[in-house]
Amino acid sequence: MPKLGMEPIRRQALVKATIAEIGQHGTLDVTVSQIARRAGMSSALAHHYFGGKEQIFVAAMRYTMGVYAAEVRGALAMADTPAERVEAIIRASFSSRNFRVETVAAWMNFYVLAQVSPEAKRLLNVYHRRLRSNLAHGLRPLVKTRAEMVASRVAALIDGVYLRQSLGEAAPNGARALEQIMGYVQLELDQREQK
Amino acid sequence: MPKLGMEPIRRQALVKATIAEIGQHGTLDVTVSQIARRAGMSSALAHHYFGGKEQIFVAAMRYTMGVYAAEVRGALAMADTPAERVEAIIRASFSSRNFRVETVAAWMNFYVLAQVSPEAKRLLNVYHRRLRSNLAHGLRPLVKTRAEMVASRVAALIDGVYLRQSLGEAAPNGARALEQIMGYVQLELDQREQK
DNA sequence: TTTTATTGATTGACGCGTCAATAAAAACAA
DNA sequence: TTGTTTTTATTGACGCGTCAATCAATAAAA
Repeated sequence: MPKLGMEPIRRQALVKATIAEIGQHGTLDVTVSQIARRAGMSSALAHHYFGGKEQIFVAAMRYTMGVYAAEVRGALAMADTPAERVEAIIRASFSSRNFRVETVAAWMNFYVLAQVSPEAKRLLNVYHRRLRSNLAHGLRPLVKTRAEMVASRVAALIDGVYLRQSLGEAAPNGARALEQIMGYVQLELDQREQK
Repeated sequence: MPKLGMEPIRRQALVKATIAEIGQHGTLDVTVSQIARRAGMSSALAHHYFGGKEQIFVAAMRYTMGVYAAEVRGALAMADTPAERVEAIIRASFSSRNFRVETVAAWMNFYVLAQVSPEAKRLLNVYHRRLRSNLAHGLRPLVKTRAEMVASRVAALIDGVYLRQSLGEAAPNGARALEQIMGYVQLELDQREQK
């Protein structure tokens, strides 16, 4: 009983199932069958729509990054001051939408995927460039020439906090993580005022 | 022609080959055969000495962390002031011995391994605790109550820089990485002086 | 009848772990 | 000293399971 226009629904189901499965296993060691089963279809259909496993992974990555990017844009839209803008960007990384166990696990594994898939590496580099550029743009009026360097540090801090979270002793605490990083940013701002 | 006392030699050869192989592939997706071949023996022998693949990985992890720990102790031994002590710890993470492509790749994959192997997770937690404790100890005389928090940030920064390096656009530059992180520490110290 | 949706079955490859077999050193026995 | 047994080192072959990818077949829309 083929209902038409299934493709986009199936694709999204597969992508979401992929993230859930990676999150559950903590690894890219998940089979196409597992993903397909979770998405409610046969593995053959998954191959039909995506071609191969790696492409499913890349699609999941693209999706995850898309969600994040949308959230950044949204938060950025209602930020007026540069300081608010910087906070908005960081906040997006630790929103309850993004900073959850599955997403954290997925994110870490995307770094592994990038070691193998050129497209994944490209995507990750795009993310990094955008993140740094966004941060630096917001920071420039605040810390002038140090903007690039501060942006770099903030980006590294975010990744570090994510990585730490992947060890998952405790449940993700976005508020605390946000504080941790904003504390550093504040330090940079105070420094400027005292000059 | 069985020469006796081969066990330790074989074990070390396998461990080193494992790190090299992970470094080359960028992934834990390496076969026991590949590792054994690189170490100059049959895969059966690798199984004989280690029991299984996971145990080989864990041994490689233990080795890597051991090298790092030794380097920290060494640098710590000839540090007199607290500030020197803090720098010594951070410096060890970016020494030419540790901050190389293979080691960075291995390190990142240990986080993935920790998602699957309880022993790997335990080891990684030991590393984290020790790192934070060492840093906090050196920082306490310098920043008093903020020591724990600063130590946390430094630890996250180190991980973040490693992760970034795993994308490996450029060759690892330990000096620059060290600067990047010491810059933050210096900021914390300046802050205190101005109070 | 062509296109889209869907799957069960199959293939082909690959990899972990085991085992039996070979051989040399060491320990022991007479 | 010489013969015997035990321990250590080592590997080729292989079984068993797994998994990605393909294919042929079914069926409903267009």
